[in-house]
Amino acid sequence: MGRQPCCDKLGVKKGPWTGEEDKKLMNFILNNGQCCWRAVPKLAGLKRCGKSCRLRWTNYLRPDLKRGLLTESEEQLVIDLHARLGNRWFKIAARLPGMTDNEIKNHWNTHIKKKLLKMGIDPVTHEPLNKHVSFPEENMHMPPKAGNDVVLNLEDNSNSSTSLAENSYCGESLLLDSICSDKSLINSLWLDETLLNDALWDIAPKVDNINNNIDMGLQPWEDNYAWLLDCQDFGIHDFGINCFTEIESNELHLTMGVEENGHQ
DNA sequence: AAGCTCAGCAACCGCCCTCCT
DNA sequence: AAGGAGGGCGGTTGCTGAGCT
Repeated sequence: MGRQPCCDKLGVKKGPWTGEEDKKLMNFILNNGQCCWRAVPKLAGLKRCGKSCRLRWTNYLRPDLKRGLLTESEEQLVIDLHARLGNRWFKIAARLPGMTDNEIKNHWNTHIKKKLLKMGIDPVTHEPLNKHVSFPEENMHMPPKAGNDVVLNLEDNSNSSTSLAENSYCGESLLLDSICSDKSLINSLWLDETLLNDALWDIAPKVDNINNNIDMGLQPWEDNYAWLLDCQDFGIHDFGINCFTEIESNELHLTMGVEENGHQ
């Protein structure tokens, strides 16, 4: 017997999300947290499939997303991780705070893939397409191919961060430098552990945003929808990551407190 | 100005994995 | 142990806008 569809196909809306739908979904998630996705559309008053809601939330509405193009160093990191992890976009995305797997996947297919092909590198194997091809000097900062030092070192847990630092082909890369200086992040890279995004957010400097928000006289979420949408356009880092997680957890605590009190 | 082509990206589809009964 | 349900992930599609003829 085949599986049931994830949602009732009848009456389920498809296609681009409207602002109204986004608002409903954001309101619901921020007030109730991420619970059973199957139930979300009903509870949030949306004529959407639960899966579609989850996708919309994780790829677009999540307030901790950093939107915009990848920097040179981030792109380099993606190439590196892809050489090691393959098309495991979720795992790659886990190493790039604020990026989604979909975003990285799209960027890979539209930009990086072409870039590598242009440079004579097979984007799948990371091997030269033609072994005799000589690389122009401008591409000398590209990562060694699979099997070369850096990739081997990536597999070698014992060499730890110093290997990467010593073999860094991307000296000007501030991102890599900052990552290399972070032990927990480096360990996760070596050990192929999927870091929870939440853990990554903790790396960012703490900001006392709840208090700041109050001090700044900011309105509750319901009254600040436009402001939050603006954050998506400018990038979360422009505002300080933790303000959102704290707002969210605060909301959750309030909600849970209400529920717990209700159950007592 | 209109039509065509192509790149970029949001969203969907379907398989797979995990958890629960 | 087996099967169902739900969620996660990667591949693919299709829409949109920019650039070109």
